[in-house]
Amino acid sequence: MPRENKTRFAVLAMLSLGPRSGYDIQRQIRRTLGHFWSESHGQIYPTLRKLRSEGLATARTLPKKGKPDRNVFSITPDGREALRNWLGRPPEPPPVRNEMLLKTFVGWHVPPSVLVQHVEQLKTYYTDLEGQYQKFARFLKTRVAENVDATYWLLTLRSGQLYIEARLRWCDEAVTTLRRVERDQARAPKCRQTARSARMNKLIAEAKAALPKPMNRVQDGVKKNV
Amino acid sequence: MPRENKTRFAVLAMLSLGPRSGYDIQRQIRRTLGHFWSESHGQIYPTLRKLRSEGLATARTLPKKGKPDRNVFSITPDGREALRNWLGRPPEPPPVRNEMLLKTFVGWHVPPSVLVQHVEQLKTYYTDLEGQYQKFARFLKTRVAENVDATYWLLTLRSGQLYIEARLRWCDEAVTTLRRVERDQARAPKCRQTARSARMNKLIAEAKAALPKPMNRVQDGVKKNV
DNA sequence: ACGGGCATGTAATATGTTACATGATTCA
DNA sequence: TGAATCATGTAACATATTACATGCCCGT
Repeated sequence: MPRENKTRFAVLAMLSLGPRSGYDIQRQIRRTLGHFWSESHGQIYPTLRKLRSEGLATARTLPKKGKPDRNVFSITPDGREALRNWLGRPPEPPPVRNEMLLKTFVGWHVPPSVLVQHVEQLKTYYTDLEGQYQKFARFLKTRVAENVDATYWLLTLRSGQLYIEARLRWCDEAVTTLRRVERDQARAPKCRQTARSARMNKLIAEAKAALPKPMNRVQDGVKKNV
Repeated sequence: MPRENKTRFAVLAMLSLGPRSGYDIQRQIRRTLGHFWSESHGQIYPTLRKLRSEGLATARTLPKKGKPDRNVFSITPDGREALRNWLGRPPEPPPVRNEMLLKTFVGWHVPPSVLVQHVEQLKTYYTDLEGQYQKFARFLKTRVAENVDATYWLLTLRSGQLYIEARLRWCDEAVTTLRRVERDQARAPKCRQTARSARMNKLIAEAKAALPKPMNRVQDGVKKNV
Protein backbone atom coordinates (compact mmCIF):
# COMPACT_ATOMS: atom_id res chain seq x y z
CA MET A 1 0.00 0.00 0.00
CA PRO A 2 2.76 2.54 0.63
CA ARG A 3 3.24 4.81 -2.35
CA GLU A 4 3.08 8.37 -1.14
CA ASN A 5 2.24 9.53 2.33
CA LYS A 6 -1.37 10.65 2.16
CA THR A 7 -1.71 11.14 5.90
CA ARG A 8 0.07 14.47 5.56
CA PHE A 9 -2.62 15.77 3.27
CA ALA A 10 -5.53 14.48 5.30
CA VAL A 11 -4.06 16.37 8.26
CA LEU A 12 -3.35 19.48 6.20
CA ALA A 13 -6.90 19.31 4.86
CA MET A 14 -8.28 19.47 8.40
CA LEU A 15 -5.88 22.24 9.40
CA SER A 16 -6.97 24.24 6.34
CA LEU A 17 -10.34 24.68 8.04
CA GLY A 18 -8.79 26.29 11.09
CA PRO A 19 -6.41 25.67 14.03
CA ARG A 20 -6.83 22.30 15.68
CA SER A 21 -5.17 19.89 18.10
CA GLY A 22 -4.17 16.36 17.15
CA TYR A 23 -7.10 15.03 19.07
CA ASP A 24 -9.52 17.34 17.24
CA ILE A 25 -8.10 16.28 13.90
CA GLN A 26 -8.55 12.62 14.60
CA ARG A 27 -12.09 13.07 15.84
CA GLN A 28 -13.08 15.22 12.91
CA ILE A 29 -11.54 12.91 10.35
CA ARG A 30 -13.50 10.08 11.91
CA ARG A 31 -16.73 12.01 11.85
CA THR A 32 -16.58 13.82 8.54
CA LEU A 33 -14.28 11.74 6.34
CA GLY A 34 -14.85 8.48 8.15
CA HIS A 35 -16.77 6.94 5.27
CA PHE A 36 -13.94 7.25 2.79
CA TRP A 37 -10.85 7.96 4.87
CA SER A 38 -9.31 6.85 8.14
CA GLU A 39 -6.37 7.87 10.27
CA SER A 40 -5.32 6.64 13.68
CA HIS A 41 -3.89 9.01 16.25
CA GLY A 42 -0.68 6.98 16.20
CA GLN A 43 -0.17 8.43 12.74
CA ILE A 44 -1.48 11.90 13.34
CA TYR A 45 0.76 13.05 16.19
CA PRO A 46 4.04 12.18 14.45
CA THR A 47 2.73 13.70 11.22
CA LEU A 48 1.97 16.97 12.99
CA ARG A 49 5.50 17.07 14.37
CA LYS A 50 6.87 16.53 10.88
CA LEU A 51 4.61 19.14 9.26
CA ARG A 52 5.83 21.59 11.85
CA SER A 53 9.49 20.84 11.24
CA GLU A 54 8.88 21.36 7.53
CA GLY A 55 7.23 24.70 8.11
CA LEU A 56 3.83 23.61 6.84
CA ALA A 57 2.26 24.09 10.25
CA THR A 58 2.95 26.00 13.44
CA ALA A 59 2.17 24.98 17.00
CA ARG A 60 0.96 26.85 20.03
CA THR A 61 0.97 25.18 23.43
CA LEU A 62 -1.89 26.08 25.72
CA PRO A 63 -1.13 25.04 29.30
CA LYS A 64 -4.05 23.24 30.83
CA LYS A 65 -5.01 22.87 34.46
CA GLY A 66 -5.65 19.17 33.77
CA LYS A 67 -2.57 17.18 32.87
CA PRO A 68 -1.47 17.26 29.26
CA ASP A 69 -0.95 20.60 27.57
CA ARG A 70 -3.13 21.27 24.59
CA ASN A 71 -1.10 21.65 21.39
CA VAL A 72 -2.96 23.62 18.78
CA PHE A 73 -1.59 23.52 15.24
CA SER A 74 -2.21 26.04 12.47
CA ILE A 75 -1.54 25.72 8.79
CA THR A 76 1.04 28.11 7.31
CA PRO A 77 0.97 29.73 3.85
CA ASP A 78 3.49 27.06 2.77
CA GLY A 79 1.10 24.45 4.12
CA ARG A 80 -1.75 25.89 2.07
CA GLU A 81 0.49 25.88 -0.96
CA ALA A 82 1.40 22.22 -0.38
CA LEU A 83 -2.28 21.38 -0.07
CA ARG A 84 -3.19 23.17 -3.30
CA ASN A 85 -0.29 21.50 -5.04
CA TRP A 86 -1.51 18.09 -3.93
CA LEU A 87 -5.05 18.96 -5.03
CA GLY A 88 -3.69 19.61 -8.50
CA ARG A 89 -2.12 16.16 -8.79
CA PRO A 90 -4.34 13.35 -10.08
CA PRO A 91 -5.54 11.06 -7.28
CA GLU A 92 -4.31 7.51 -7.04
CA PRO A 93 -6.95 4.78 -7.18
CA PRO A 94 -7.90 3.43 -3.79
CA PRO A 95 -6.18 0.24 -2.60
CA VAL A 96 -8.28 -2.79 -3.34
CA ARG A 97 -8.79 -5.40 -0.69
CA ASN A 98 -12.38 -6.55 -0.68
CA GLU A 99 -12.71 -9.60 1.51
CA MET A 100 -16.31 -10.33 0.52
CA LEU A 101 -15.26 -10.66 -3.11
CA LEU A 102 -12.27 -12.80 -2.22
CA LYS A 103 -14.62 -15.13 -0.38
CA THR A 104 -17.03 -15.07 -3.29
CA PHE A 105 -14.30 -16.08 -5.73
CA VAL A 106 -13.71 -19.35 -3.89
CA GLY A 107 -17.24 -19.54 -2.51
CA TRP A 108 -17.93 -22.91 -4.15
CA HIS A 109 -15.91 -24.54 -1.35
CA VAL A 110 -18.85 -24.08 0.99
CA PRO A 111 -22.63 -24.38 0.64
CA PRO A 112 -24.16 -21.32 -1.06
CA SER A 113 -26.12 -20.53 2.09
CA VAL A 114 -22.89 -19.53 3.82
CA LEU A 115 -22.29 -16.71 1.37
CA VAL A 116 -25.97 -15.80 1.42
CA GLN A 117 -25.65 -15.12 5.12
CA HIS A 118 -22.73 -12.78 4.60
CA VAL A 119 -24.56 -10.97 1.84
CA GLU A 120 -27.68 -10.54 3.94
CA GLN A 121 -25.58 -9.03 6.69
CA LEU A 122 -23.98 -6.62 4.25
CA LYS A 123 -27.41 -5.67 3.02
CA THR A 124 -28.63 -4.83 6.48
CA TYR A 125 -25.55 -2.73 7.07
CA TYR A 126 -25.86 -0.77 3.85
CA THR A 127 -29.59 -0.28 4.20
CA ASP A 128 -29.08 1.32 7.58
CA LEU A 129 -26.32 3.52 6.23
CA GLU A 130 -28.46 4.55 3.26
CA GLY A 131 -31.02 6.03 5.63
CA GLN A 132 -28.37 7.99 7.51
CA TYR A 133 -26.92 9.33 4.29
CA GLN A 134 -30.32 10.45 3.10
CA LYS A 135 -30.92 12.31 6.32
CA PHE A 136 -27.57 14.02 6.12
CA ALA A 137 -28.05 14.91 2.45
CA ARG A 138 -31.25 16.73 3.39
CA PHE A 139 -29.37 18.67 6.06
CA LEU A 140 -26.53 19.66 3.74
CA LYS A 141 -28.91 20.79 1.01
CA THR A 142 -30.47 23.30 3.38
CA ARG A 143 -27.01 24.87 3.82
CA VAL A 144 -25.94 25.15 0.19
CA ALA A 145 -27.87 28.39 -0.31
CA GLU A 146 -25.79 30.26 2.26
CA ASN A 147 -22.57 28.31 1.71
CA VAL A 148 -21.84 27.17 -1.83
CA ASP A 149 -18.78 25.25 -0.68
CA ALA A 150 -21.10 22.83 1.10
CA THR A 151 -21.57 21.50 -2.41
CA TYR A 152 -18.18 19.78 -2.16
CA TRP A 153 -19.20 17.93 0.95
CA LEU A 154 -22.45 17.02 -0.77
CA LEU A 155 -20.45 15.61 -3.65
CA THR A 156 -18.57 13.21 -1.39
CA LEU A 157 -21.84 12.20 0.18
CA ARG A 158 -23.37 11.63 -3.24
CA SER A 159 -20.48 9.32 -4.04
CA GLY A 160 -21.34 7.29 -0.98
CA GLN A 161 -25.00 7.14 -1.92
CA LEU A 162 -24.28 5.86 -5.41
CA TYR A 163 -21.80 3.37 -3.98
CA ILE A 164 -24.36 2.05 -1.53
CA GLU A 165 -26.98 1.74 -4.25
CA ALA A 166 -24.55 -0.34 -6.28
CA ARG A 167 -23.68 -2.51 -3.28
CA LEU A 168 -27.34 -3.10 -2.46
CA ARG A 169 -28.14 -4.05 -6.02
CA TRP A 170 -25.26 -6.51 -5.94
CA CYS A 171 -26.50 -7.99 -2.69
CA ASP A 172 -29.90 -8.65 -4.22
CA GLU A 173 -28.48 -10.15 -7.38
CA ALA A 174 -26.03 -12.25 -5.40
CA VAL A 175 -28.73 -13.73 -3.16
CA THR A 176 -30.87 -14.59 -6.15
CA THR A 177 -27.95 -16.19 -7.96
CA LEU A 178 -26.73 -18.12 -4.93
CA ARG A 179 -30.19 -19.49 -4.20
CA ARG A 180 -30.49 -20.66 -7.79
CA VAL A 181 -27.13 -22.40 -7.52
CA GLU A 182 -28.34 -24.05 -4.34
CA ARG A 183 -31.52 -25.34 -6.01
CA ASP A 184 -29.58 -26.64 -8.99
CA GLN A 185 -27.13 -28.38 -6.70
CA ALA A 186 -29.91 -30.12 -4.83
CA ARG A 187 -31.26 -31.54 -8.09
CA ALA A 188 -28.01 -32.36 -9.86
CA PRO A 189 -25.71 -35.28 -8.96
CA LYS A 190 -23.16 -34.41 -6.32
CA CYS A 191 -19.68 -33.69 -7.59
CA ARG A 192 -16.42 -34.18 -5.73
CA GLN A 193 -14.53 -31.05 -4.64
CA THR A 194 -11.35 -32.24 -6.33
CA ALA A 195 -13.15 -32.44 -9.67
CA ARG A 196 -14.63 -28.99 -9.16
CA SER A 197 -11.24 -27.54 -8.26
CA ALA A 198 -9.74 -29.02 -11.39
CA ARG A 199 -12.53 -27.55 -13.50
CA MET A 200 -11.98 -24.08 -12.02
CA ASN A 201 -8.26 -24.44 -12.53
CA LYS A 202 -8.86 -25.21 -16.18
CA LEU A 203 -11.27 -22.31 -16.54
CA ILE A 204 -8.67 -19.88 -15.21
CA ALA A 205 -6.12 -21.14 -17.71
CA GLU A 206 -8.60 -20.81 -20.57
CA ALA A 207 -9.72 -17.38 -19.46
CA LYS A 208 -6.26 -15.95 -19.79
CA ALA A 209 -6.80 -14.22 -23.12
CA ALA A 210 -10.16 -12.69 -22.18
CA LEU A 211 -9.00 -11.43 -18.76
CA PRO A 212 -9.45 -7.70 -18.16
CA LYS A 213 -6.18 -6.04 -17.22
CA PRO A 214 -6.21 -4.03 -14.02
CA MET A 215 -4.31 -0.79 -14.32
CA ASN A 216 -3.24 0.45 -10.95
CA ARG A 217 -2.34 3.98 -11.78
CA VAL A 218 -4.84 6.24 -13.41
CA GLN A 219 -2.55 9.18 -13.87
CA ASP A 220 -0.30 8.00 -16.64
CA GLY A 221 -2.84 6.81 -19.14
CA VAL A 222 0.09 4.77 -20.38
CA LYS A 223 -0.61 1.99 -17.90
CA LYS A 224 2.63 0.08 -17.51
CA ASN A 225 1.70 -3.55 -17.45
CA VAL A 226 1.24 -4.56 -13.86
CA MET B 1 -5.05 -1.46 8.42
CA PRO B 2 -3.74 -4.51 10.24
CA ARG B 3 -6.51 -6.50 11.79
CA GLU B 4 -6.20 -10.09 10.71
CA ASN B 5 -3.80 -11.45 8.18
CA LYS B 6 -5.80 -11.92 5.01
CA THR B 7 -2.79 -12.74 2.86
CA ARG B 8 -2.88 -16.27 4.22
CA PHE B 9 -6.34 -16.81 2.84
CA ALA B 10 -5.68 -15.26 -0.52
CA VAL B 11 -2.77 -17.68 -0.88
CA LEU B 12 -4.79 -20.63 0.40
CA ALA B 13 -7.56 -19.69 -2.01
CA MET B 14 -5.16 -19.95 -4.93
CA LEU B 15 -3.68 -23.20 -3.63
CA SER B 16 -7.19 -24.64 -3.30
CA LEU B 17 -7.36 -24.66 -7.09
CA GLY B 18 -4.27 -26.83 -7.41
CA PRO B 19 -0.52 -26.96 -6.68
CA ARG B 20 1.33 -23.75 -7.49
CA SER B 21 4.62 -21.97 -6.96
CA GLY B 22 4.92 -18.61 -5.26
CA TYR B 23 5.45 -16.99 -8.58
CA ASP B 24 2.35 -18.61 -10.06
CA ILE B 25 0.29 -17.47 -7.11
CA GLN B 26 1.35 -13.88 -7.44
CA ARG B 27 0.72 -13.81 -11.17
CA GLN B 28 -2.67 -15.44 -10.85
CA ILE B 29 -3.79 -13.18 -8.02
CA ARG B 30 -2.82 -10.21 -10.16
CA ARG B 31 -4.72 -11.53 -13.16
CA THR B 32 -7.84 -12.98 -11.61
CA LEU B 33 -8.32 -11.11 -8.33
CA GLY B 34 -6.43 -8.00 -9.37
CA HIS B 35 -9.54 -5.86 -9.48
CA PHE B 36 -10.45 -6.42 -5.85
CA TRP B 37 -7.34 -7.87 -4.24
CA SER B 38 -3.59 -7.40 -4.37
CA GLU B 39 -0.58 -9.17 -2.93
CA SER B 40 3.10 -8.52 -3.53
CA HIS B 41 5.57 -11.36 -3.77
CA GLY B 42 7.38 -9.96 -0.76
CA GLN B 43 4.35 -11.10 1.20
CA ILE B 44 3.63 -14.33 -0.60
CA TYR B 45 6.94 -16.14 -0.16
CA PRO B 46 7.09 -15.70 3.63
CA THR B 47 3.41 -16.61 3.88
CA LEU B 48 4.01 -19.86 2.02
CA ARG B 49 6.81 -20.74 4.40
CA LYS B 50 4.52 -20.06 7.33
CA LEU B 51 1.61 -22.03 5.89
CA ARG B 52 3.97 -24.93 5.42
CA SER B 53 5.27 -24.78 8.98
CA GLU B 54 1.68 -24.80 10.18
CA GLY B 55 0.83 -27.85 8.12
CA LEU B 56 -1.66 -26.03 5.90
CA ALA B 57 0.49 -26.60 2.83
CA THR B 58 3.26 -28.91 1.69
CA ALA B 59 6.16 -28.14 -0.61
CA ARG B 60 7.89 -30.09 -3.32
CA THR B 61 11.15 -28.82 -4.78
CA LEU B 62 11.66 -29.44 -8.46
CA PRO B 63 15.31 -28.94 -9.39
CA LYS B 64 15.64 -26.83 -12.50
CA LYS B 65 18.46 -26.67 -14.99
CA GLY B 66 18.23 -22.88 -14.85
CA LYS B 67 19.19 -21.35 -11.52
CA PRO B 68 16.50 -21.21 -8.85
CA ASP B 69 14.68 -24.43 -7.94
CA ARG B 70 10.97 -24.36 -8.46
CA ASN B 71 9.06 -24.77 -5.20
CA VAL B 72 5.58 -26.09 -5.77
CA PHE B 73 3.15 -25.86 -2.86
CA SER B 74 0.01 -27.92 -2.33
CA ILE B 75 -2.83 -27.32 0.07
CA THR B 76 -3.36 -29.96 2.78
CA PRO B 77 -6.68 -31.16 4.22
CA ASP B 78 -5.97 -28.89 7.20
CA GLY B 79 -5.44 -26.05 4.76
CA ARG B 80 -8.80 -26.71 3.12
CA GLU B 81 -10.39 -26.79 6.53
CA ALA B 82 -8.82 -23.45 7.43
CA LEU B 83 -10.09 -21.99 4.17
CA ARG B 84 -13.64 -23.23 4.74
CA ASN B 85 -13.51 -21.94 8.28
CA TRP B 86 -12.50 -18.48 7.04
CA LEU B 87 -15.25 -18.60 4.41
CA GLY B 88 -17.74 -19.11 7.19
CA ARG B 89 -16.67 -15.99 9.07
CA PRO B 90 -18.29 -12.69 8.06
CA PRO B 91 -16.01 -10.54 5.91
CA GLU B 92 -14.58 -7.32 7.23
CA PRO B 93 -15.46 -4.18 5.30
CA PRO B 94 -12.70 -3.03 2.96
CA PRO B 95 -10.32 -0.34 4.22
CA VAL B 96 -11.40 3.07 3.07
CA ARG B 97 -8.87 5.45 1.64
CA ASN B 98 -10.29 7.19 -1.39
CA GLU B 99 -8.00 10.01 -2.39
CA MET B 100 -10.39 11.46 -4.96
CA LEU B 101 -13.01 12.00 -2.28
CA LEU B 102 -10.47 13.47 0.14
CA LYS B 103 -9.54 15.96 -2.55
CA THR B 104 -13.20 16.64 -3.23
CA PHE B 105 -13.87 17.40 0.41
CA VAL B 106 -11.42 20.30 0.38
CA GLY B 107 -11.84 20.96 -3.33
CA TRP B 108 -12.97 24.56 -2.77
CA HIS B 109 -9.31 25.50 -2.18
CA VAL B 110 -8.71 25.33 -5.92
CA PRO B 111 -10.72 26.34 -9.00
CA PRO B 112 -13.45 23.81 -9.86
CA SER B 113 -11.75 23.05 -13.16
CA VAL B 114 -8.92 21.31 -11.28
CA LEU B 115 -11.28 18.70 -9.89
CA VAL B 116 -13.08 18.46 -13.20
CA GLN B 117 -9.84 17.34 -14.80
CA HIS B 118 -9.36 14.58 -12.26
CA VAL B 119 -12.93 13.44 -12.71
CA GLU B 120 -12.63 13.37 -16.50
CA GLN B 121 -9.53 11.21 -16.14
CA LEU B 122 -11.35 8.83 -13.83
CA LYS B 123 -14.18 8.63 -16.32
CA THR B 124 -11.86 7.66 -19.15
CA TYR B 125 -10.31 5.00 -16.97
CA TYR B 126 -13.60 3.47 -15.89
CA THR B 127 -15.11 3.62 -19.35
CA ASP B 128 -12.21 1.60 -20.71
CA LEU B 129 -12.51 -0.90 -17.88
CA GLU B 130 -16.24 -1.21 -18.44
CA GLY B 131 -15.63 -2.46 -21.97
CA GLN B 132 -13.13 -5.03 -20.76
CA TYR B 133 -15.50 -6.28 -18.09
CA GLN B 134 -18.30 -6.64 -20.60
CA LYS B 135 -16.11 -8.71 -22.86
CA PHE B 136 -15.04 -10.93 -20.02
CA ALA B 137 -18.61 -11.33 -18.78
CA ARG B 138 -19.59 -12.64 -22.20
CA PHE B 139 -16.75 -15.16 -22.05
CA LEU B 140 -17.64 -16.39 -18.57
CA LYS B 141 -21.29 -16.79 -19.45
CA THR B 142 -20.40 -19.23 -22.21
CA ARG B 143 -18.72 -21.41 -19.58
CA VAL B 144 -21.42 -21.50 -16.94
CA ALA B 145 -23.31 -24.26 -18.72
CA GLU B 146 -20.44 -26.74 -18.33
CA ASN B 147 -19.11 -25.33 -15.06
CA VAL B 148 -21.66 -23.99 -12.61
CA ASP B 149 -18.90 -22.77 -10.31
CA ALA B 150 -17.98 -20.17 -12.91
CA THR B 151 -21.03 -18.42 -11.48
CA TYR B 152 -18.95 -17.37 -8.47
CA TRP B 153 -16.38 -15.72 -10.66
CA LEU B 154 -19.19 -14.06 -12.58
CA LEU B 155 -20.54 -12.72 -9.29
CA THR B 156 -17.27 -10.96 -8.49
CA LEU B 157 -17.24 -9.54 -12.00
CA ARG B 158 -20.80 -8.36 -11.62
CA SER B 159 -19.79 -6.52 -8.47
CA GLY B 160 -17.15 -4.71 -10.47
CA GLN B 161 -19.63 -3.82 -13.19
CA LEU B 162 -22.09 -2.32 -10.75
CA TYR B 163 -19.28 -0.48 -9.02
CA ILE B 164 -18.08 1.02 -12.29
CA GLU B 165 -21.61 2.07 -13.23
CA ALA B 166 -21.88 3.90 -9.91
CA ARG B 167 -18.49 5.55 -10.38
CA LEU B 168 -19.35 6.68 -13.89
CA ARG B 169 -22.63 8.12 -12.77
CA TRP B 170 -20.82 10.02 -10.03
CA CYS B 171 -18.30 11.34 -12.53
CA ASP B 172 -21.07 12.75 -14.68
CA GLU B 173 -22.90 14.29 -11.76
CA ALA B 174 -19.68 15.71 -10.37
CA VAL B 175 -18.70 17.39 -13.63
CA THR B 176 -22.15 18.94 -13.95
CA THR B 177 -22.09 20.16 -10.37
CA LEU B 178 -18.55 21.54 -10.57
CA ARG B 179 -19.26 23.39 -13.79
CA ARG B 180 -22.31 24.96 -12.19
CA VAL B 181 -20.24 26.07 -9.22
CA GLU B 182 -17.72 27.55 -11.63
CA ARG B 183 -20.41 29.56 -13.45
CA ASP B 184 -21.89 30.80 -10.19
CA GLN B 185 -18.46 31.83 -8.97
CA ALA B 186 -17.80 33.83 -12.11
CA ARG B 187 -21.01 35.78 -11.57
CA ALA B 188 -20.90 36.25 -7.81
CA PRO B 189 -18.54 38.57 -5.95
CA LYS B 190 -15.21 36.96 -5.08
CA CYS B 191 -14.86 35.80 -1.52
CA ARG B 192 -11.66 35.48 0.47
CA GLN B 193 -10.38 31.98 1.27
CA THR B 194 -10.18 32.74 4.96
CA ALA B 195 -13.86 33.62 5.04
CA ARG B 196 -14.73 30.46 3.14
CA SER B 197 -12.63 28.35 5.52
CA ALA B 198 -14.40 29.86 8.48
CA ARG B 199 -17.78 29.14 6.93
CA MET B 200 -16.86 25.49 6.31
CA ASN B 201 -15.53 25.23 9.84
CA LYS B 202 -18.84 26.48 11.16
CA LEU B 203 -20.77 24.10 8.92
CA ILE B 204 -18.84 21.13 10.29
CA ALA B 205 -19.62 22.17 13.83
CA GLU B 206 -23.32 22.59 13.03
CA ALA B 207 -23.48 19.31 11.14
CA LYS B 208 -22.43 17.31 14.18
CA ALA B 209 -25.87 16.08 15.12
CA ALA B 210 -26.88 15.08 11.60
CA LEU B 211 -23.61 13.29 10.81
CA PRO B 212 -23.95 9.67 9.75
CA LYS B 213 -21.92 7.36 11.95
CA PRO B 214 -19.50 5.08 10.18
CA MET B 215 -19.42 1.60 11.62
CA ASN B 216 -16.23 -0.14 10.73
CA ARG B 217 -17.15 -3.68 11.57
CA VAL B 218 -20.14 -5.29 10.00
CA GLN B 219 -19.95 -8.55 11.91
CA ASP B 220 -21.12 -7.50 15.32
CA GLY B 221 -24.27 -5.67 14.44
CA VAL B 222 -23.67 -4.01 17.78
CA LYS B 223 -21.32 -1.44 16.26
CA LYS B 224 -19.18 -0.16 19.08
CA ASN B 225 -18.89 3.55 18.59
CA VAL B 226 -15.78 4.21 16.57
C1' DA C 1 -18.01 3.39 40.70
C1' DC C 2 -17.23 2.52 36.15
C1' DG C 3 -17.17 3.42 31.27
C1' DG C 4 -16.43 6.66 27.89
C1' DG C 5 -14.92 10.96 26.11
C1' DC C 6 -11.26 14.31 26.61
C1' DA C 7 -6.18 14.61 25.75
C1' DT C 8 -1.25 13.67 24.36
C1' DG C 9 2.12 11.08 23.17
C1' DT C 10 5.49 6.69 22.59
C1' DA C 11 6.56 1.93 21.74
C1' DA C 12 5.73 -2.54 20.15
C1' DT C 13 4.12 -4.85 16.55
C1' DA C 14 1.98 -6.01 12.17
C1' DT C 15 1.67 -5.36 7.43
C1' DG C 16 3.04 -3.96 3.01
C1' DT C 17 5.99 -2.41 -1.03
C1' DT C 18 10.21 -1.86 -3.32
C1' DA C 19 15.10 -2.58 -4.01
C1' DC C 20 18.54 -5.83 -4.24
C1' DA C 21 20.57 -10.16 -5.78
C1' DT C 22 20.90 -13.47 -9.64
C1' DG C 23 20.32 -15.34 -14.03
C1' DA C 24 17.92 -18.01 -17.90
C1' DT C 25 14.81 -17.66 -21.88
C1' DT C 26 11.85 -15.46 -25.26
C1' DC C 27 10.21 -12.07 -28.31
C1' DA C 28 10.32 -7.78 -31.01
C1' DT D 1 20.24 -6.06 -28.28
C1' DG D 2 17.38 -4.87 -24.92
C1' DA D 3 13.08 -5.39 -22.49
C1' DA D 4 9.82 -8.50 -20.49
C1' DT D 5 8.75 -12.71 -18.40
C1' DC D 6 10.16 -16.49 -15.81
C1' DA D 7 11.75 -17.47 -10.94
C1' DT D 8 12.94 -17.26 -5.91
C1' DG D 9 14.02 -15.22 -2.20
C1' DT D 10 15.87 -11.43 1.45
C1' DA D 11 16.40 -6.97 3.33
C1' DA D 12 15.43 -2.27 3.90
C1' DC D 13 12.08 0.68 4.48
C1' DA D 14 7.38 2.76 4.80
C1' DT D 15 3.04 2.65 6.78
C1' DA D 16 -0.56 1.51 10.13
C1' DT D 17 -2.84 -0.16 14.32
C1' DT D 18 -2.95 -1.19 19.03
C1' DA D 19 -1.17 -1.28 23.64
C1' DC D 20 0.81 1.29 27.06
C1' DA D 21 1.23 5.34 30.06
C1' DT D 22 -1.35 8.92 32.53
C1' DG D 23 -5.16 11.28 34.42
C1' DC D 24 -9.34 14.51 34.63
C1' DC D 25 -14.25 15.14 34.10
C1' DC D 26 -19.00 13.86 33.18
C1' DG D 27 -23.02 11.20 32.98
C1' DT D 28 -25.73 6.92 34.60
